[in-house]
Amino acid sequence: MTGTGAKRGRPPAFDRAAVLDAATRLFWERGYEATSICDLTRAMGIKPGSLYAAFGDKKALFKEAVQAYGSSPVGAFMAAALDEERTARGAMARILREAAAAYPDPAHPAGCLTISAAVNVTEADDEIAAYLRDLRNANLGHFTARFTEAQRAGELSKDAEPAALAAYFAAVIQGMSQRARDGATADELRATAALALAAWPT
Amino acid sequence: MTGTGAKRGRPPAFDRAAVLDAATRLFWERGYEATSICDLTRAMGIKPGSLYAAFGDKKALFKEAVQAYGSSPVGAFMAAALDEERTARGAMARILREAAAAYPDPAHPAGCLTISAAVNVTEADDEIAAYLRDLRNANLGHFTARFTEAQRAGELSKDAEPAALAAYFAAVIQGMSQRARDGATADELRATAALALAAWPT
DNA sequence: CGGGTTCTTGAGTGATCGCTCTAGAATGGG
DNA sequence: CCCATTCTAGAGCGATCACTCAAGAACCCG
Repeated sequence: MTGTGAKRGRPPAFDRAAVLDAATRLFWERGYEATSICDLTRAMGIKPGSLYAAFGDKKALFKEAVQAYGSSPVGAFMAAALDEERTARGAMARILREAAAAYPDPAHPAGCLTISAAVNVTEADDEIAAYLRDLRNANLGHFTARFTEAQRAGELSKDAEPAALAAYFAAVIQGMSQRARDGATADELRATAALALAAWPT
Repeated sequence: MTGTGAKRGRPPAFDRAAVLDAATRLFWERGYEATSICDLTRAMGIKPGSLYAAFGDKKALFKEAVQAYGSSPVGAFMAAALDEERTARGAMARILREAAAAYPDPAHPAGCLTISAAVNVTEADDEIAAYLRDLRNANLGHFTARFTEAQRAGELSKDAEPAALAAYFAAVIQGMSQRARDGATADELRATAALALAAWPT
């Protein structure tokens, strides 16, 4: 429309990525509904008007926060492991190991935002709960796909069940996130990860 | 004070246990903060005045609901298994099997109330979140105690780690609850339970 | 039946929710 | 400089939150 991105008018007084990061932390800590616009504006250092002009509404801000989380190390380690590791077992071992280290890390809120930020919502925000549920189920799908591929490639025996294995590891990881939020240490989670991997078919 | 329990005045028009059950269902479905007093009075079939007279306030009602849940089959099966099964492994196998059946049962809200009803709360209700977290950690303690006893009795080898094993199974169970709320079937959860038990020390 | 007691009803409390709007401040283009 | 444009600041919108209270209805005892 305006051709070159010529800037006109008063420039924003805040760094969009920085305030989005602050919002992400808050949603990560408390969850979607338990975090109010007032909480957000206080933590982001901006006023409601600026927030709505920059991000739309609370739901849109949350979805952007989830995207930002997904691009951060803590949010991206599963996809990275699935992509980079040579074997499915290696990928799973790495995911469990990294989850055990990341979930209780005091440098950020405990556990996984995708797992815990929209467990309790009112009917009005069912859409938000569904948004995260779909992400979790998509992740489960990625596990299943990787395991199916491993079976085809001969890494996994013919009588193993990729979907069952994927669901099992998804449950373990979600449980580890919850345990981290309940105060589990990295040591405890490392032990859980090690035991979980024992279920891998001979 | 009044000696015999002679009834005086207008009798209550509702069954206390029945309306508490309705409240429990609602909290189980949506969680603590996402369930409003208005939602509760509608489902319980009573007015705010009656609710407050009978249960105190929202927090007290919730705690009574948690107690009621803990006395129901779905809330009590873990304690029953730990108490009734001869071996620690047998108890854990039964717990996993029964969780797989109970958590996705459409006869009631999915998953475990204790695990999922206070994940997202505002600062004002941190007490409620702590209340459920303590219940979960106490449950982990029961697992640890049972496994330690099993090790003493020779069922579990000397080099097994009761606390690590307990934390692992606690994580799996919490993950199964979450998976049930995400739509996992009883079949999926049964498979998860079977795989989880494979981690039991030789 | 009358008096004492307890419960129900429904309106209403202040606080907070997500969100909006207006007035003014800060910029670039002409 | 002056104006169009875009941002900030802060008051304020209706709705809903948990919760309360006054008035009347329903019971037991005498």
